Amino acid sequence: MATKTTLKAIAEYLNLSISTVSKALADSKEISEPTKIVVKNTARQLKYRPNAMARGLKNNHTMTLGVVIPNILHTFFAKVLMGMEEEAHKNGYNLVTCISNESLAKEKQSLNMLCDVSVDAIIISLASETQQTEEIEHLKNILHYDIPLVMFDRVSSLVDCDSVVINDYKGAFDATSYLMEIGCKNIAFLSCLSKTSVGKKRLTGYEDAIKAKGSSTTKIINTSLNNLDADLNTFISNNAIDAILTTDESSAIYTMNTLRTNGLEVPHDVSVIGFTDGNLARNYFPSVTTVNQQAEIMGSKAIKIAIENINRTVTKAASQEIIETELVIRNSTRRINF
Amino acid sequence: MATKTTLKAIAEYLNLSISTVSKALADSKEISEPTKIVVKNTARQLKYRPNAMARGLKNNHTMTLGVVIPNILHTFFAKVLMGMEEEAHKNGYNLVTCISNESLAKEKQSLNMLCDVSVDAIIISLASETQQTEEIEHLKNILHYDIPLVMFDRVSSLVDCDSVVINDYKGAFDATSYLMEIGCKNIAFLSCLSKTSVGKKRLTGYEDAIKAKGSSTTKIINTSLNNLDADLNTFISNNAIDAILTTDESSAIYTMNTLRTNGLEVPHDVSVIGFTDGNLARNYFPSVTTVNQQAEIMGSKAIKIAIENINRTVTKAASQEIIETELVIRNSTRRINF
DNA sequence: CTGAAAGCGCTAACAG
DNA sequence: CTGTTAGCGCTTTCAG
Repeated sequence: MATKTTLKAIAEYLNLSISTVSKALADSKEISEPTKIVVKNTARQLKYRPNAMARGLKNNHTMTLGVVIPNILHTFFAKVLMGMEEEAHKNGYNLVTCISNESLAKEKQSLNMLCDVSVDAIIISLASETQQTEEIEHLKNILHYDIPLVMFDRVSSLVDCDSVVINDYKGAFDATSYLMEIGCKNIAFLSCLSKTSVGKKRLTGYEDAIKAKGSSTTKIINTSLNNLDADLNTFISNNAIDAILTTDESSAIYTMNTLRTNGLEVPHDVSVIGFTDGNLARNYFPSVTTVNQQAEIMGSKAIKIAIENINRTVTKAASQEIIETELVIRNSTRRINF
Repeated sequence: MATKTTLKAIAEYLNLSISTVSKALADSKEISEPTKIVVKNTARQLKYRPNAMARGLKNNHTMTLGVVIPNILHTFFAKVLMGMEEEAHKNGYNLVTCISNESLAKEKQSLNMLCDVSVDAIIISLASETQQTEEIEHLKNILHYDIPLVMFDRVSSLVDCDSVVINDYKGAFDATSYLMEIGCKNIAFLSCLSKTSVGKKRLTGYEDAIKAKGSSTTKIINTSLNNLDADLNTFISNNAIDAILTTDESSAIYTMNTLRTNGLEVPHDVSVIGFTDGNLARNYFPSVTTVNQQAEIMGSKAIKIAIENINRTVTKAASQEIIETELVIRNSTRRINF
């Protein structure tokens, strides 16, 4: 078995001091060109790679970023993660990723461990439990230790840090407006995210769009993926609708399924719109009209902001970046002829 | 802003030596019960959390595991990751996750960085490019440095390390046998994974099942997600089939879509089976019969094996763990009456 | 231009 | 039972 080569090893090999080697590798102007060259060459030969831990211990930065996401099975978060990974690596940072699984306890635990490993910044999207309980001590804590924090998508106004979100309000507003525009008169709003910041904003967007036209009263179904089928069934038997706006990809699919089992054809009898523009939406039958959440962009923005904060010397007020959504129209909606 | 409390801080606070504090916190028997108590208490008060980097530098283990997966958008890998996360945390380990994006270069780079941060072990599923080119120097390299390596799902027999896979052969064999059993006579095999170890094993399983019954010749469609529609279209126009076995979830969905646009109804005209048991399969219409890959189990097994290897003092020969699959029957297959 | 030395936070001999 | 010391691999004054 080979042992990892250290600065010391290459110093001994070259009969130089370890600090000379260190400086040579860092391209310090204190070192002569010739020795730089020979040092760099043997470093390459010996496959030297600096020990990130030692360096981190010394420099107080580890070049790793901590991210915690609520759920990896959601296409949205998976895509965000891809955007983050790319942006981080582009800047020489590594990511250590935790999944909170929508649990407050798990979120706290993740934050703790990220502090333990001395990440340079933390990027987080809140667990739904956290957003429900509004318990945010653990978040303030990490701010307190002066670790840059940026929240994305599921954010809390109670925590004073940078954040990046999509324009959930406008996304829902536009989607609802579109449904009205194509002739829908009875538009319901179905949410599995009612306890979540984004769920609330989308609801308001929906409500305001309805009110703006003054054409109809709102119909709101708050449920969860597990109860969706039952809740929607009873809703349908009591309400005549011609469109449903749902708050995420899975909900849209589930909704379309229970509509179908109720003999309601999409989009002939009712139009459906979802959020998140993933494979599921794109390849379902019929393909589903969605408001695109720009996941990768959001991921890379969040990382950029985190890195800016790391490198910032003067403090600045927290700000929020808002990304506009885009309605991608597919076959789960249709224009109704009058 | 608060500063993180160190051993030194609590030592000074208590007028003790820093090593006494260290030992007290570690419950060393060298330390008296009373001082242990007082040390632990003030540690809690001061919110002491050991610096993982310093500890790692000293102890040569970081309690972090590196994992690299080819693609996070695949339900399968996302689920594996969940299983890994849980098992790792249960054992006090953290995960740093890289996405190779099916690229050999990215895979190499990820491995390098994982070495840099001194992960205690690496768990990897190979990029398809790696499996195609069979370039494995980078993997041997990490073995060479005596870092435990375990491969899962997409493995290479050229690398001498532990691995965990599902029984791809039997999964495909059983799925094919099932199709024959319900009366299908012309079963095609459609693969977007032809260059991949698992794709090859599934193909063999399919072929052997067909041969075992001696009933029909094999029909193989090697394609990619991007060309699937076109390739399947031309295939259909030249071949009469009543069933298709596909190698992953997305392929199954795409296949069902192009069948539908060709006027072929699933499962009435042709039965379809996929791999991976995710939301897409479960909630598509019709819901799709799949061979379940036991993703979470695979993830937790891989982590367990990695940890065992970390703690092993005597070397042992590499071994392979094989997890059996399970055919979950849904509505994309139907029994044909004679 | 090169080297010696200190120190990041922690652990572990080794003394006392 | 408690403290002193050395050292993990690296960076960075400060001397030579």
